[in-house]
Amino acid sequence: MTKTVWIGDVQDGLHDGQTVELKGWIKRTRGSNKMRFVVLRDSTGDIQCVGKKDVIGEESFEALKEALIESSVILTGTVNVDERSEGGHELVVHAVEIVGAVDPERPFPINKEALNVVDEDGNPMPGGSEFLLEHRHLYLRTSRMTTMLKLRSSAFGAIHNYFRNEDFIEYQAPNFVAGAVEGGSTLFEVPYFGRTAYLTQSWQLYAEAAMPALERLYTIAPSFRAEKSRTRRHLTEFWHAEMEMAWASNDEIMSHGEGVVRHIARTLLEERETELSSINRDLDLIARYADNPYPHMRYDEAVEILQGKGVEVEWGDDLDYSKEKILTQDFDLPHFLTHYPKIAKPFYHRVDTEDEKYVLCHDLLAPEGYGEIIGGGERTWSEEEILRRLDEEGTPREPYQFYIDTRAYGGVPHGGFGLGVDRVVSWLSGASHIREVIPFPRTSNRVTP
RNA sequence: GCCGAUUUAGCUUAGCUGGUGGAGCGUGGGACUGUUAAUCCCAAGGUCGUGGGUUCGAGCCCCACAAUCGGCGCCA
Repeated sequence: MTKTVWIGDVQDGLHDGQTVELKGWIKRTRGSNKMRFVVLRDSTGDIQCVGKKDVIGEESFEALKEALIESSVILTGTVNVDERSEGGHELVVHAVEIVGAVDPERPFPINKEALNVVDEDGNPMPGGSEFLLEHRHLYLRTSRMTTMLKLRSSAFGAIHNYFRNEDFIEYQAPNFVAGAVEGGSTLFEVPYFGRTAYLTQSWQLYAEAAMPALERLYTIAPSFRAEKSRTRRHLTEFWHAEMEMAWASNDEIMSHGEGVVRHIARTLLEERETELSSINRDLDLIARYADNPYPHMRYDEAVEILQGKGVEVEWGDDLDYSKEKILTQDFDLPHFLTHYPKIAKPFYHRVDTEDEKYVLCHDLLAPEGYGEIIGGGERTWSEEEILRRLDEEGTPREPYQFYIDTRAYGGVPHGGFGLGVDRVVSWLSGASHIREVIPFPRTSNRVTP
């Protein structure tokens, strides 16, 4: 049963002239009354297989003719180099075995018409129609989605590699929590044996509890936010790569943020050049993101630039996406934005001792209109200061008692960041919507399939 | 929470000033010896999102509702 021959290897010329057994799914078929062309697909690629009636016999020929798109088959034959076939290789079929036949009464519902989805302006929105979102479980096997899932896998691998190479320990926090990290209105409530629990919005607070134990820690885990955001950058369940580091300044934390993002870009170039090209992503662009240092800009500078462009923004305003977009439209690299006003950020951000109007934080803004991909900074680390900031905000102390305790017993300067993995993959792949890069996207209007 | 749009066959859609809803893909049947999302011929497949209204007559006009999509706020 084990599969030993992969279509990608056949197309790479590893089996020229050999007789091989190809297992896969039918992507397309066409032909005449004497020969059948079957484009066979597996997880590694596509190949044209040709079944000639006088070679395979009447019965197999009929079987091939009746095999509909997405039937699973095993085709045995000889690998020929043939320019007439896409990819340069072709299988001349000797034997046909239909494994899972598709019923003509209910053929594979996704056809070429269904895949050509455009938005109001006529731009392609792959997978964006209601039909394809309802048939997500079948859409996954189309070539674009397969490519996106491979890019995603490489990105996840790159994050693990980066942090492990930097001696970070992988650490898991609970997903059921009692308190909020961000604003309370974006929490998902979960009934919890007569009480109310929430789905976590971030690993951060629980990571800070482990900071004195592990000193350098990271995770990749889902975070949940009940935001009714209808944008191409938001999911209610997204994958969050977070790190926390003892004895670290805002600058040191940023250098790891830059490091991990550049490592993801580098890894995609090394592992997924073919896939990036197949979706027409400019490889030079990814190389630029991998090879160049990311500029830094203080909040005040950003506000000045925006005001210079005639944007209505006052000091103290948080920079929303519309402003980010204007700010980043001239950027050809991700930029760090630092030193936001204290009034724009929650209690756990550490105040800048050089000027108490600011907090020591950073956002990393991706170019090409993709927006914020990292948010992080130094944490308020003394017990006295965290209590003061909680009170200033009017945030109750009680749910955060464990968090306050971490400061009471040997608080040290520390910080960390959260990176939106789906957003990074979306940006680096050039996706038109974040749901393109996650298999079953969860948005405010959809939890199915 | 706010703003905009869409809903016609399994899918993608056309449908003019209100007068018996067309097509392509897919499916079924047929033709074809090298096709490239093959081509050619034929067939089946529609209570036009739901409910109400106007009208002699509604896919089209009006109202309500629903579902979905796009954008904003918020954020990763």
